[in-house]
Amino acid sequence: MMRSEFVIEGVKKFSIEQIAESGQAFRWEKDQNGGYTGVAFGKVINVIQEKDKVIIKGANKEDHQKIWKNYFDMDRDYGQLIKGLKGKDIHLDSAILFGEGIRILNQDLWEMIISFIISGNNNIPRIKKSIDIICEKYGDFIDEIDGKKYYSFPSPSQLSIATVDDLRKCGVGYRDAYIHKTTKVILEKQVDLDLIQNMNLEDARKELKKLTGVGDKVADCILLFSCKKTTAFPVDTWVKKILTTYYGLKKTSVKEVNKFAIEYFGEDCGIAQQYLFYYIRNQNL
DNA sequence: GTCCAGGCTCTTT
DNA sequence: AAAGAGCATGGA
Repeated sequence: MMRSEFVIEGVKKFSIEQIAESGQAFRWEKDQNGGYTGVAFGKVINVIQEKDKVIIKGANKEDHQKIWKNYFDMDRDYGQLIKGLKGKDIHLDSAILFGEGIRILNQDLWEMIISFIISGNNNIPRIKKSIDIICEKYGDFIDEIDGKKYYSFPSPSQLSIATVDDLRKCGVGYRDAYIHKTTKVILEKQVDLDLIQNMNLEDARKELKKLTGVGDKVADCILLFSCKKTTAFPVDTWVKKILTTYYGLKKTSVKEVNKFAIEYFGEDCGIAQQYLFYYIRNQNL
């Protein structure tokens, strides 16, 4: 099969493996060649890496300029960022050393909303499976590669066809009603996604929490992984464990934690959170 | 069988 | 404002 490819040379602080396995994106899969295949913004790409050379199969220069450059957060200097985070404590230093190829992706806002509604009180393999089913049932067929069919994440309009029972059959459990309501509210623009991108963190979080199934943690994930809000500091069960055992936090209320995070880790605390999350999740597994 | 997973909503203090 | 119960589902 003839597929175009785009090569980026001299890429620092970039590991497609760490990015794909870091729990911020749910549509990346390892292939036989050590590369990763992912779906985003209606396209399928395969990424393989030879040290600081990143090869994106299924993309051309125009795609890269329009989609993937921003998706992979290529305009942020992670070397500089890491310099600013290093030397604070042994835990973060270890986490950065372990996951220095992580990047915070800039994903589709709508897709992140539904994906992280599904993530609540759930585990990553099952989140992935549910999203796969949803895409296959309600998204567009994109391509077939090595015998596997790939589908886009459905638009609000496409997903609005699904009833609550239909959604239950996608394996999302009791979150079926959350997804159903949220889809309707977004489709009717009772919550306008175009406005959220430009809001400050507080306002954006408040707006997102109007959606059923979106609380503080889910809102922070959405804003960090799709809106460049690096001051968002999502606190899940893992991060809570880190904060109480390593950073001596007794109270883990959203307000307390966010205040601590910004004061201690700085304006890019959300990215620090991601290094810590990736690190602790790979310790005992 | 119990416990847990990138928590939230709803109810009760 | 804060704390607790209940929630689908599958894997350990």
